[in-house]
Amino acid sequence: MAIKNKKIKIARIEKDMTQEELANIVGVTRQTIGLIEAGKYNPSLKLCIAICKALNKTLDDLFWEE
Amino acid sequence: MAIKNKKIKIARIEKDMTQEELANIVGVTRQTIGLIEAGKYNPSLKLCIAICKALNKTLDDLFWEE
DNA sequence: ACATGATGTTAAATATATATTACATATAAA
DNA sequence: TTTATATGTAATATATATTTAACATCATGT
Repeated sequence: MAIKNKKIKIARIEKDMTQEELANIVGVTRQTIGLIEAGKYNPSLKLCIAICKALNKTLDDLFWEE
Repeated sequence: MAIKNKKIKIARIEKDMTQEELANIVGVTRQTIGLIEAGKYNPSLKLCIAICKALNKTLDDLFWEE
């Protein structure tokens, strides 16, 4: 089972955003955000960057491990 | 026409690697690397991370555009 | 107890990343 | 000129990301 991405969830909650709100901003569905946070997805670079910009973070902030 | 990703090409050449060598290390084909460098691809996060590790760089180093 | 909002999760359909194969060009070496 | 290596590019096939729709749980509020 994949590793959860808590960083996105934390950054999202810091901004008082629901999964659905974030999804609307970046142009995907709620389920896609949910699955990314659950670590069950391998999102595209474009989507990663869109999430970063919506949350005022960088790729390293949200998607880099180690 | 999409923006070229010169950062990858530069980092690859710094390591004296051909597109094919990098492709073998990260487990994709030469064409995939070529198209990413040409800016005509939207690679997966997993592939981006593999490329970063092969070139001793981070996601922000290679894939973040202000 | 009932309603509502946020989230987890799953099945099937669609869009797109990636592989495969092939052919082209450019460059450097023999 | 020929040979070999590195790269650009395109067509079709396959794998997988993402959508859509549906139903579930878990809070919190009324």
